[in-house]
Amino acid sequence: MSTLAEENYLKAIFKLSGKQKVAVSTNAIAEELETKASSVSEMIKKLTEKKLVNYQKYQGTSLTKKGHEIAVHIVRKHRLWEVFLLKILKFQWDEVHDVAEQLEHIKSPKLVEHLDTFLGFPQYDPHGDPIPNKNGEFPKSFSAPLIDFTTGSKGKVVGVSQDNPAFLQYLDKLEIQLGSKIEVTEKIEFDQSLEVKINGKYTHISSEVAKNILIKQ
Amino acid sequence: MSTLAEENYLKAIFKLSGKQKVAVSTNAIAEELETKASSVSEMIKKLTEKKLVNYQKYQGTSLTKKGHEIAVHIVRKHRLWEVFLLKILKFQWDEVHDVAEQLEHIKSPKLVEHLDTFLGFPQYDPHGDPIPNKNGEFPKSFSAPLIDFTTGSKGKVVGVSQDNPAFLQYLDKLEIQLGSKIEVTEKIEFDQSLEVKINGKYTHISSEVAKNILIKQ
DNA sequence: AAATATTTTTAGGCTAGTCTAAATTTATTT
DNA sequence: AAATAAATTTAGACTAGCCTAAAAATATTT
Repeated sequence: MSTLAEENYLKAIFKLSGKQKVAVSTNAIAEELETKASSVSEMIKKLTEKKLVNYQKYQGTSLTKKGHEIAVHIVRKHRLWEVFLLKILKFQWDEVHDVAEQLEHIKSPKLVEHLDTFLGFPQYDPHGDPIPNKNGEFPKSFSAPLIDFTTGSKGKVVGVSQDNPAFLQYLDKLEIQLGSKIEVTEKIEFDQSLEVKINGKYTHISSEVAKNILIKQ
Repeated sequence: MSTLAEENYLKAIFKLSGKQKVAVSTNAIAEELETKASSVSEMIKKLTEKKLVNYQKYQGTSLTKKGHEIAVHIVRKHRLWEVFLLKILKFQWDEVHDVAEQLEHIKSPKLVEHLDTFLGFPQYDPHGDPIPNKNGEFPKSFSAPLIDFTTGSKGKVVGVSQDNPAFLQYLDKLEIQLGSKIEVTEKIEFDQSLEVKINGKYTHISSEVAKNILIKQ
């Protein structure tokens, strides 16, 4: 059985190691978890003993198969709870994350599966992030960041790739919601920003923001 | 902010001190929490410093107003989650408790209130235990004929709606008295009779008799 | 009321997880 | 290639909670 702290470490390593599963530096983990590098060093040692990570002193950390499974399972729980909070309990976007962060650590296989069933086996969470199924497999994703779309393309907002409250609140202000219809009307080259039409209204969006809005055509 | 361990202590003291709020012995708490008396002594000291309990060495422990509020709030969360698990997620009776035990510690005022709203402000949980509202007030209990209670409900015998001697003698034989704790374990549809547990003993009761026994939850 | 039993508390140790400060290793400059 | 900087690990200390064993207080017998 893994503890709460262990789970958070595994999740952090999972997030930081990306799709290519690169080894993650101690400092990077420390920053992600807002803790000190020395604490990370110690915890990594424990995780190594438990065969949840591969680790060579000074050479960074990566997840073992077992560690990866646990991490994916936590991601699954986190995202299912987000769907629940938003769709069923009518939470606001920016209120969801902290609560899901707690709920993801509840230990009950039955709970996750019943929740999944109740929600109708969603494939994406409200941010557009893919939800792994109970075997840990992610759905094939067809969405891409807004910044990758060319002038004239139209699509629908299916999620975001960041979930800090400030960002989400900003989107709210721009009246960008899940499902909003969006059309790229102009791309400004010199700063990569763009003009878009959202729900009939014209708005200017910086490249930084455009990178984090996921669109499905 | 109270920790998980603290919350469990407060809940145990709440449960053990009953309606009359009697002081609870260290050993009783230890037994309830399946821990050792020495651990209890130490924790009680911490709770005293936090003004969550009243405590005099060797004289037992009781909740302060603040401690009581926290305990009731945890009970509220526990019972609301039980309703959710049973009614919405279709859990079995025996699978519910352990999960609710975890969920009750999730910290988010919004979550509790939204859950309560979603569930339609239930006044009793599936065991028939009353659910305090957000101000910590328990519903005023009402009495109803035993026959109206559903499987799993628990209550106390508070009266009868017939007083012919034959009936009362029969109740005596069944060892049903005023104040007897009663739990409906099964309802037999075809003749409206029911199986109940009274003072730990299982008994069969006909619908005619069940109509005339008054129960308060 | 003295002796015995029970309950409760204290003392001292343990683990999980965190921290600061110092030591070590690796990376980058000069 | 030395010197310096940055990253990482180790050492030692701290808190929350738990434990066992012994001491102290209270309750119950005789």
